[in-house]
Amino acid sequence: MKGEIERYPLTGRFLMGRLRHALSDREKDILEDAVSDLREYPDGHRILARGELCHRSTILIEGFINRSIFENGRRYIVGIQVPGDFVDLHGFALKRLDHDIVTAGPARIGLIDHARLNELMASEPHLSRLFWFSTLLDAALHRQWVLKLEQLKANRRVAHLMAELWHRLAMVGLAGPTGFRSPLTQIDLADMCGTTPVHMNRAIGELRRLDVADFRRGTVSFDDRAKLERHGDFDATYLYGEGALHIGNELRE
Amino acid sequence: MKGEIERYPLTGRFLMGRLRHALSDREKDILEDAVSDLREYPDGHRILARGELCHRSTILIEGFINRSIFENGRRYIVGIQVPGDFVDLHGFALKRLDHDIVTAGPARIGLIDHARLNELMASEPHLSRLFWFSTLLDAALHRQWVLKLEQLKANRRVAHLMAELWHRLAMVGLAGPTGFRSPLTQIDLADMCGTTPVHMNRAIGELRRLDVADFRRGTVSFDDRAKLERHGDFDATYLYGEGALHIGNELRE
DNA sequence: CGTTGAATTGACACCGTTCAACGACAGTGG
DNA sequence: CCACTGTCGTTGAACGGTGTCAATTCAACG
Repeated sequence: MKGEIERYPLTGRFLMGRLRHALSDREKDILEDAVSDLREYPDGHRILARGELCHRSTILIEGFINRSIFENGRRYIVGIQVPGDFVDLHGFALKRLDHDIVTAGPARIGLIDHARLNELMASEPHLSRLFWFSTLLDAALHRQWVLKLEQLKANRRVAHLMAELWHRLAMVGLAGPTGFRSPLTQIDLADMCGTTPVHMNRAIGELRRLDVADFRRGTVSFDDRAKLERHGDFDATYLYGEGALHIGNELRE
Repeated sequence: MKGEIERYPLTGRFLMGRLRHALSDREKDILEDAVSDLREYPDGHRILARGELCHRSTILIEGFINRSIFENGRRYIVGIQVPGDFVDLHGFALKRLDHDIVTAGPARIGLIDHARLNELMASEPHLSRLFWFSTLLDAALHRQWVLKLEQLKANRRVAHLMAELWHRLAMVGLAGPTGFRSPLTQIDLADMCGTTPVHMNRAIGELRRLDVADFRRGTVSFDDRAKLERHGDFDATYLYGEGALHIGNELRE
């Protein structure tokens, strides 16, 4: 799996832990070569604005990106992406997005022109099918967020979010056995969970007291992952993973 | 637009008000003919269960269907579909869904085998592209639900939901100028908005007192649509409609 | 006319928001 | 070097939204 990133430094994490094994080497090469441009951005950079015409799509190589919406002077985060995610593939078919695409912490991205995607749609039906699959994965994540917002109180929502992020990062080899690093602040978590930063702080404090999870200066950590998942009513099936998670050594330093 | 339903009684509402105009007559015929089976179900019938292998997809012809999840002895609704929606197209690429597909009120559906869809993927790239588009529409709706769950209190959430449903029904010619009919109960609304039935009742009562909207025995009605939309912070752009809404005479009887 | 599920109402406890204040820390410029 | 500044994290207290439990009314239907 290490070789995958060396061989495909830009797109090696695309669908990793999911259906990447269904890609042939030829298809992986095609995808890697489709990246026409590389960018690095600092925290908080808006890559694409809500409503803006969209003529290329972003693949996230390193860092985090969130889907956010400003309304009534407040920010709401409706999704978050991790390395390997084809972030705004939705924009390829929809032309315009209903939300902003913004970096959370420093990020490195690759860009693929829609003109090139159109060629691939015609010449690479199997690859196209997997593009579709990856957007359906996003939809499944959205649904789970809807469910957890309807179902859980704040402290369990964060627990679920932490569990989800751990699994998604583990699938692409970026989680440690007892946690992961991320540039997310409590404010970010609050905006994802639909609470205020003040209350998020208390919710996190509760998780600490209950020994469910800890969150300090950009590191989420826990002793007992099963306990975290139980607390957040987390069930990984909606991530459509392969089961074999790739746990790196993010927290082993 | 009336002719569309007469000519394509099963699939005539697919993408109506959205990108249906992008379909050629030939493509419309192909889609209509792809429906291999017709079914009618009473209220509460589970068409497809969470986790179940899925080898055909459902297009909703008449009635309502919701995407629901049972967990911890409670039901949560993570999405609702109206006539013309290709309900579980997600299952075509994902194989299994993470939620149940259940009728809300009596419904009439058409079934399309995945084998047939596979043929269409190969022979009809343009049509396939619109299938993809329609699933991205679902994703956009999910995101908006996430946003409103994060952003609004119960009474405004219902207002938003009512506004959304009105627009979606209007696009397929099933809304009246001052409201629409639906078999949804207050319990259903509660399960969609993440509140309890008791509180949903008070929320609806508040909308009544404020003259924002009324809800009685299966009919949602309002005097001033703009007021309803303002109350629910509703902005129709995420529905990716064409602007020209087809208002029927549902409430004119 | 009795049954059933939906709609409604009241009382009370709990979750979450708001406003306000303070501590910790990093980056900046004098 | 230290003072200044801004952002994040933390805490307290008052207030308002929501959940829970319980009881009652209402409409639809056999």
